[in-house]
Amino acid sequence: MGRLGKFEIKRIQDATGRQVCYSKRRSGIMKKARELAVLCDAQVAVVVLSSTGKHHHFCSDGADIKGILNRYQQATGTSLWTEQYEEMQRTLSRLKDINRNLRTEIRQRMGEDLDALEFGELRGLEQSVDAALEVVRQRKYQVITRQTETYKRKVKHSQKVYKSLQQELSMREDPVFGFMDNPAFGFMDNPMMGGWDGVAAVEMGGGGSEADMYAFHAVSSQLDLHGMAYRRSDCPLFG
Amino acid sequence: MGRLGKFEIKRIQDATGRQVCYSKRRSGIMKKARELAVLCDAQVAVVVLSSTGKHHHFCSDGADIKGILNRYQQATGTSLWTEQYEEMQRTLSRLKDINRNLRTEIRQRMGEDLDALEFGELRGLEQSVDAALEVVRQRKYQVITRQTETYKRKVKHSQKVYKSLQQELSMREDPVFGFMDNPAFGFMDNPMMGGWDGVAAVEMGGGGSEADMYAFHAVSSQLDLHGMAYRRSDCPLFG
DNA sequence: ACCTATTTATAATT
DNA sequence: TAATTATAAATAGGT
Repeated sequence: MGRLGKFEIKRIQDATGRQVCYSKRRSGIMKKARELAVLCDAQVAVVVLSSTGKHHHFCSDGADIKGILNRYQQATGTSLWTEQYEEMQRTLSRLKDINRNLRTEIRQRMGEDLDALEFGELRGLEQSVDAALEVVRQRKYQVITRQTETYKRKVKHSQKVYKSLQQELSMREDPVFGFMDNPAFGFMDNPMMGGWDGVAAVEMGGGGSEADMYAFHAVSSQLDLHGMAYRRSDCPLFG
Repeated sequence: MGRLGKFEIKRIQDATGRQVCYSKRRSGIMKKARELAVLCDAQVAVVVLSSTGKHHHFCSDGADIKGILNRYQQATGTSLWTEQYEEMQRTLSRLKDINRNLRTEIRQRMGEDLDALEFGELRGLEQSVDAALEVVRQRKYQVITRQTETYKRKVKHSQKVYKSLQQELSMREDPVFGFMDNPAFGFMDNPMMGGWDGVAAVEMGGGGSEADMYAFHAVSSQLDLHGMAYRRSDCPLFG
């Protein structure tokens, strides 16, 4: 079809000519696709990617490409994307299994759901929990000991600083200066203004009283997460 | 294009005519697709589904439909199937997070990785583990007590059966029958042949000696799973 | 983008 | 389903 005799179907060398041909034939095939769809009541999807990076597509009537491709792979048994999808599905359910088992283990370590355990398992669990308790206790004592020592050291250091300041002050009580009531140093005697107790407060974490040290605080992120993860509404897939 | 004047592009009513038209135009569009691909060095994919359930497709050169569609959605930003995929990806990583946290909690409940805990958390953990230990111990004692009682009851019952059999035997020692050495009853005196000790053996789980009761058995499926799940080779995705 | 000579595609018919 | 044929449609090359 053209001016001179029939021409071969082979890659057009001239870039411009190729581009022009692409335009014409692309619109041609899209028209044919539409006609086929309408005349024969068929579903047609055409996707074209030019070598220059342009892309065009046609898709019959109201349906979208995705729908047509879904039907296509269903009809042919071909899997366009099902493979990866199913692989992920498997991974997901494996993860959920492991998750459930981890939760069961935690519950058992918390003393729940023990009915399912044999005597031997129960005995192993007891030993394991017992050993863990010992380790946790030791660690706690270690931490509290170190904390106390740090505290003592800081108090001692504060005292030293105070003494040296007091000494300097007494040297300045020389009648030449006579600053007996200098407010710049007086604050050290007032706990509410950041004296010794201020040092202790910093050590305790900024705002806590000493009594806080023995209050029960849920082990934040980690231990709490177990409870959180249990709420189905958070994650409807974890069954 | 046809015998009589131009004709409308509208659904062909006659089923046979529609079918014929489908055949002709389908081969026509496939030919056009191939020509477009070759002449213009383009990637072309055509998918056709007939109303009668037949399906055909064309795909340029060596590439497969999947590849072309992948490139297409990459070029357009359209997501053909990416949405579900990414949703799953998100779910997957959420699961992995939760998984990791569950493992951390278990490790802490086992007395590992305690360095990350504050004093307050440590204290909470200690109390929790302590309480759990108490529950597990009670459960263990409950189980062993019940087991022992069952054992005693069975022994007692066995003894009763034995006595009554012995009594019956002595009645049959009547000279009329004279079965003094009847092997059918003699086995009751031989522990190795399933006498009293047989009852105990069944109670202990089939083949165990009483000493087994106090041996350490790893808490099988549950407690072991944690260790298993730790092997990366089992599940490369769980990081 | 438009024009036109020619080739192709295909509707109707057999 | 497969040829045949008359005609509409598509389009290569030129402007």
